[in-house]
Amino acid sequence: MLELAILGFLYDAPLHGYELRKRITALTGHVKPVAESTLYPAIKRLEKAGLLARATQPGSVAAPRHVLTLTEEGGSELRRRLADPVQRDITDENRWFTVLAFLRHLADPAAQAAVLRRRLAFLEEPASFFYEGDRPLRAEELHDPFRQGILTIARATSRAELTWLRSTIDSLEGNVRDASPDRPSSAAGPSTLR
Amino acid sequence: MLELAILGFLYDAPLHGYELRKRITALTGHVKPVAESTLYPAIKRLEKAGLLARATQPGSVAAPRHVLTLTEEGGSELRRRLADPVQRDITDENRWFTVLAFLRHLADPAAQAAVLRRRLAFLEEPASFFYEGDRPLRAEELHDPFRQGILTIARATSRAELTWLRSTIDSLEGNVRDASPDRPSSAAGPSTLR
DNA sequence: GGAGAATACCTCGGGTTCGATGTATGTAGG
DNA sequence: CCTACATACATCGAACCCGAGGTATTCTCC
Repeated sequence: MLELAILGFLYDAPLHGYELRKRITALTGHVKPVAESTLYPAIKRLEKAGLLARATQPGSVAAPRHVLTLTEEGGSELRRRLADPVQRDITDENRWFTVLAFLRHLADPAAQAAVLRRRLAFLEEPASFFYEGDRPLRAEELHDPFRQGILTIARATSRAELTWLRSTIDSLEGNVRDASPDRPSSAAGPSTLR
Repeated sequence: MLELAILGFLYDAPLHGYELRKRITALTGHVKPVAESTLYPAIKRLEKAGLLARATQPGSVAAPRHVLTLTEEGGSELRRRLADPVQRDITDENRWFTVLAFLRHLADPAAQAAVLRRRLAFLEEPASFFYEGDRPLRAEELHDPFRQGILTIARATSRAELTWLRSTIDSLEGNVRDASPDRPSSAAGPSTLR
């Protein structure tokens, strides 16, 4: 997830580590802070793997900077990770948001839609947090107000995301855009399920 | 987070590892699966720390079981972690949900409310995912539909959670409880809003 | 009676992450 | 001039996590 963010930010422009850190902190820091001791080793890993290159510059403000640039392989690795994320990137909201933040870097709308479809499929399969045997429990059946809260919140999130996903997939695939709800039914149906 | 879940489930009843795993999988598994190779070492850690004890039983179905029981220290450690969670447990939704799932184990409503207040404070401070300089950007200002999605979804979640938090804190502190809507005020609905 | 699944536990190795700490340089404020 | 802070990078050890693999028992179905 961290590596994806690094590749994603560098895809736009070369940056040095410190600036990278500030951007990542803005992106996900309020939820899950990124420690320097995590970032710098990650940069080294990616460098060693040939995904990015560094050039030392005299620091404009203070200490010298290591400006990081994405290599060819770095760019294609980013696209690979975006086009074909591991399942955890789909299911874990933190990771999923990171994928979303850089998904525009995939050139092909169909490929973008395919990724959104995976998330859609995940959200559509019924899942609860609490069960009685095999039967998922609804919020009303719980006595515990805190567990009710979990379901309430999860449900609200899920609803909002499903709405957004469906309309975004629609406009990516059908190119129908707004104002012409011509296709009925399962809509989501045919076309590329991949 | 994993350790919290283990302590939380064992607080209710002694369980063996395999059953524990099934419960944790039901709780958080669809978002972030728990590997056995993570669970068993965690159990050992907790055992070594004296937080839980094991007793071997002949397996009722198959191989022998190690039934795990929370010790005295285990119980107080659980209460300590619930009453005074580290900041990451407050900000990271995955972790926060785990705290919520077991918060009822804190006997004192005021202590429960205090934990909810921390989450409330976190959600109330303005934070975005994207900035232009220091100014947080709103969904409408973004060109990228995927980043718009992030903000849209986060906003919906946040709204739902804020509503729930405020009404729950209210009923925990005001002790209005159910069935007696005597107090007017912020309402938000007595108990379960949904 | 043999295959396959479910129950039940465990280890190993590699990789990731975190908190603490260290080292410099330049800028702002008193 | 001194302190404090921001910039900029880095290392270390401990903890943590995960995939792959291993062991053994029982139940079900063919």
